[in-house]
Amino acid sequence: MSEPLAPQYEPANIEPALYRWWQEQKLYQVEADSPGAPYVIQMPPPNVTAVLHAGHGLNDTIQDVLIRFERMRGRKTLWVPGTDHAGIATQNVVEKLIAKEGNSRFDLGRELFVTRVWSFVHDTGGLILEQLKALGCSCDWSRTYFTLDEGLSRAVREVFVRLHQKGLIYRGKYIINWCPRCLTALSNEEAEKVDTDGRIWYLRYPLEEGSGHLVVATTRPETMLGDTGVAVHPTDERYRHLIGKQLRLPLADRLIPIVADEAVDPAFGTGAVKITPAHDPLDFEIGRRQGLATIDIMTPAAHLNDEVPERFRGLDRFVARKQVVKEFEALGLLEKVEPHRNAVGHCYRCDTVVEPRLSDQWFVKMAPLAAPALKAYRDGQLTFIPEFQGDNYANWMENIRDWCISRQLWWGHRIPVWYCEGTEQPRDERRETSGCGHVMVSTDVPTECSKCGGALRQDEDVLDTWFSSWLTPFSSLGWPDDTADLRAFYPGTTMVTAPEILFFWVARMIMAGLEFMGEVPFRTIYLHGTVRDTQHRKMSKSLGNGIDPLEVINRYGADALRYTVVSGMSVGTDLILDPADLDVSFAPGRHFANKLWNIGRLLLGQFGDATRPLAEIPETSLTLADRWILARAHETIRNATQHYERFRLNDAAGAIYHFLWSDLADWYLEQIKPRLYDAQPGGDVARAVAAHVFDIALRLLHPVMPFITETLWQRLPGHTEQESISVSRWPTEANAHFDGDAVTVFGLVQEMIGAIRALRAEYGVAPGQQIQVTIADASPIARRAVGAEGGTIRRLAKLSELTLDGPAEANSATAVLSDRTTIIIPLGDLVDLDQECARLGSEADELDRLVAVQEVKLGNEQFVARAPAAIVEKERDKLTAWRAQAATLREKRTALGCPG
RNA sequence: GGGCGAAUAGCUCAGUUGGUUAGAGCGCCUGCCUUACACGCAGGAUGUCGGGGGUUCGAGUCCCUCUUCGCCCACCA
Repeated sequence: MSEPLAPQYEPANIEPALYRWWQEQKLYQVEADSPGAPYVIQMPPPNVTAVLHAGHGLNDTIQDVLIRFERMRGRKTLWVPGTDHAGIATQNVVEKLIAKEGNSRFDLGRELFVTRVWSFVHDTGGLILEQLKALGCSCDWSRTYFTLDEGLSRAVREVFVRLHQKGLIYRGKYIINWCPRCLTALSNEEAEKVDTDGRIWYLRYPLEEGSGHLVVATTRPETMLGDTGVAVHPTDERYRHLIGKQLRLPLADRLIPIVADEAVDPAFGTGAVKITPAHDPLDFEIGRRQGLATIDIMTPAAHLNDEVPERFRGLDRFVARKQVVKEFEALGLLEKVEPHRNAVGHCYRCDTVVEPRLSDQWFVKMAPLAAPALKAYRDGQLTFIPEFQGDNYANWMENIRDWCISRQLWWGHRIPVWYCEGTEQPRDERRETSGCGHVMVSTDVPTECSKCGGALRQDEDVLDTWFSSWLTPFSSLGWPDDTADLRAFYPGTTMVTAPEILFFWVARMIMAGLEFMGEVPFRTIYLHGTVRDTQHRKMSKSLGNGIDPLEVINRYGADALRYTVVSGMSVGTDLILDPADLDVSFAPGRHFANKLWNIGRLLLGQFGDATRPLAEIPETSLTLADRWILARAHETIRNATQHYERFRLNDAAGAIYHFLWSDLADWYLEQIKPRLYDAQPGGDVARAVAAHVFDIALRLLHPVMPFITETLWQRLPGHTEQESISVSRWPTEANAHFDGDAVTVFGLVQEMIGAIRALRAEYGVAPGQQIQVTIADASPIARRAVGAEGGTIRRLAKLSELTLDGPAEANSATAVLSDRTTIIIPLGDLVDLDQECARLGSEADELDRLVAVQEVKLGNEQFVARAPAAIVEKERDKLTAWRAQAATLREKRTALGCPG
């Protein structure tokens, strides 16, 4: 037998030990040939250097709830965990570390630096996976992957080579987003646009002929040093005569042409656009079309280079901006400055303003991959929750642009491309070589040029982190090998993630899945909200408004955290928590866990080993309350299961909460106490029923609160510490009989007790004082309620006597129930006649108001004719009941001799 | 500039295809240390369902419009 429950719920004493036991039992490891239909979730792999934050708390709780639910339903359930090498992020962390030692990565050199990152990852990486265990996540840890593992790296190379062979990977010189701090290219998704209040400067460019000037508008004056032309719209009458003429570019003192291009919007600025092909994507296009020169004026760190006049060289781009403006002003060439709001790209890892930069990069041609991914969605192979996110997805797919996948970093998958260096040439860091020009793309490391036998130099760049993550649904299962795991667990089932990475990751996984596996990687995409503070700001390190889930777990337990998260968040909404007041933020979970513990203490203290299974209890020995709680259990099984299936986790949690707290604790346990404590007859029945419904409720709740439910469940009669609720069977509606009659009759018992309690409170009857109650005009149901549960009514309403059809007394308070049954409480001196008259009067008035509304409704011929018959009948019944109640209250007033 | 979402009690949110007197948790008020639980028990108060118009027998729910927040996308220099 297990140890008895501690008097206080102390999660720290039960959670870690239980998790260890789950792991020892290997409960969450699953094999390819395990029984059941597969249910697979790929965990969004956290960055290897990450520590658990509130967002993970939300994301991983949801996944664990779904996983545990489906596991209990008998499916072959797999939750694959892993970590992401997170190229830029991890490299940044280590660069900062070595900066403290006074070194840069260039001081160390590539090889040493990468070794350093690996040792950092070995020492501190993967911590977050341990933290997920504290949260209770039931992943299959035997399958934990790292995106730089040999297996996943092989998949990366395989994909690169295949896409290259297909012509979907190409290399080219284009304007890309460049982070001058990280010194690498970024994809469009990695350059976050931030609306910024800036300025727009109007600059005068003198005409060569000296006959005045042309005014251009720009938000980035410093780039004018790289201008190679000015463009106007071909039909713009203001400038038509200038097309083909030359301008003298100030400061740089160069001649640049005026060209005509359709891409220019005559309505914006002055209608004349300075063209800097090396530093703006649109200018690049125009420059290329118009055959303009390209002058790159910036270093990788975004300082001006030797292409600009000497006094500007080495200046930071923003310093140069001020300098350029100053000089234009001094020359009288600054026409005006206006405030201007526009979207400025920022590096998603270090927040530096992105610089559009012309450089050689590798790209994936996306349109051919997007087409099937879009079709799959249109064909209904993908379900988005919430639904509207599907439009977002489709919209992105339709407007997809090519993906820049090369990164000028050292930490990541090296691009599997080799260039021929020739036979005699020494290694050269520059791309230009004297080799035969052959480029080899290969999954394996080639030893020499396959054309000329020359030496090879591998491409210096690594791949975008997401180039490995988009493959995880199959690379984590052994692809490109044809493994049993792959056959058993691909495609997966559900993807749970935040909307922010819909395009980074989810959309690309779908494309990769279709391209390499021929099937979408999952069917349902559940996009949850964001954790925010009470001012609705995203939680972030820099704002200092984060919540540390581990602190919450230490203080209140993982179950309290999980319940709070699940109950507080519904489909498509954010989760608001107050970092300044964890007590209040996590109150729902804290209170509920405590309540559960105490229900457990009460019941487990009563259950002996002799408690019989419900199946052995003859149906005829069940009381009304027994039948009622079983019916409520039945309804809760149905509702909770449906809610879980529809991802309405908060509704599932709410239904179980209500059953446990309101139905079981507040009513059923109170009802059975005499049977338990006083060893009255029927105690064995009460124990059997209580054990049965508590067992059901614990199972229903287990996905949300795994630890406390396990602890209590193992101690229920018939269970042992060797069994785990987490692999027990999910309750079905057949586990509890629904009895509508019991629901109706016991409902009236509750109404009677409620009415008496309310009157007691209203008249200030002392809490301990027993009173007499008489019931008049009892309906047949009321008679059965009193017959079956008279004792319960007396006890819970604290009555000395409960009389059916008793005589009415003058000094009494009255309540009329929904079935017109009348509760009369003789209160003697306690009753203030005026008060009672007023109370009865206002209640009758309220009923009159309802009756009046109802009469209008039913008097409307249109309503009676057009509304469904069932609705009309329901409304008629209501009218009858309210009329009767009002009449009874008025009769009572007359009897009391009330005025009016 | 496009696309989308949201506005319901002091706070955070439910309210499934239009049809009970619009609900829950937290907070608030009153009374209770009733031997599972004061992280509790019992009772109670609180909403012109953002404004305006419309469709309908009937609108928190559907349509239009306005206002206010929020998100995503976008090469107007």
